[in-house]
Amino acid sequence: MLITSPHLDAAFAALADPTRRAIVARLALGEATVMELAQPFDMSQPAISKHLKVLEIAGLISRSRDAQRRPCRLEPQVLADASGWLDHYRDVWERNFRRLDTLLDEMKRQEKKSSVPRRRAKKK
Amino acid sequence: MLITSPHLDAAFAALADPTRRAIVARLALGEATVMELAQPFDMSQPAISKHLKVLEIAGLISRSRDAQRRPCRLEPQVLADASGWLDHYRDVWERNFRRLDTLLDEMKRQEKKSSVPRRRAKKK
DNA sequence: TAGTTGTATAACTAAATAGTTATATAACGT
DNA sequence: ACGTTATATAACTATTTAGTTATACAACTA
Repeated sequence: MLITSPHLDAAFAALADPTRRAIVARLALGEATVMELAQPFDMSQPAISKHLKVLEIAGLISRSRDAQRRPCRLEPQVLADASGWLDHYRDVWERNFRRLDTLLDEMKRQEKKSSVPRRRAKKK
Repeated sequence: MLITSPHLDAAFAALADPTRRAIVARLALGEATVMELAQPFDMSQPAISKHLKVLEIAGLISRSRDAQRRPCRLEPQVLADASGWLDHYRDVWERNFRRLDTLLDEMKRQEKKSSVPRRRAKKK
């Protein structure tokens, strides 16, 4: 979890671009060729090829061969890794939040038990 | 889920840097000042301040004031949003995978029922 | 008030990124 | 073999990024 850094660098960087996230979203529905992936975008074909290379290097997609075509498929493992990293630290945060929260509760309860008598003592 | 793009651009870009992920990891344990966050890194203080600004703009952290200090705290919502995006498309992929998988199974079953008779017919 | 501590900003540089057009490669159909 | 289709690569440009040092600002302490 902690030392998967170089891997996650590429994954998060790849996902930071809206065009690439749209490609990932499209590929979640199934394989597609470069032409098919390029079609929705107002962008040159080489630009799409470059985005696909970024996704491939990040391990988010893989490509096979079908005649002249290079169908792309989503590789969900890296999505899972990125999600795992996020969830891990959300979880750590939540545990610490709860810990502090109960600590504050206990301090309040201590106050009720101890500060009232203290005031009484002062009054006396 | 689909149109939260500009938001996710900044979040994923912020998380693409290992220094910033380390800062997020540290803040999951609780608040910390800029000095405390900078200490583990072989990097100038202004560099850390810039990383913190990137994280703040992405909505991943927030900062308060304590005398000269600017304690940083993690804001887990954006982590949750990013994780949600990933999980959503993993889920879409998985559903489509299963759908294709059962489709293939059905096709195989059809083959058993229909192609064997066809072969018999040919032989005859 | 003067010095100190904690943090931010300015100005700069080197490297990386996202796009372009033009061209090359690869496999098909005729 | 020849033109066509699908994709990749090269060369270039503009923008962004991650770092630097020097400096400014803000709030404390003596």
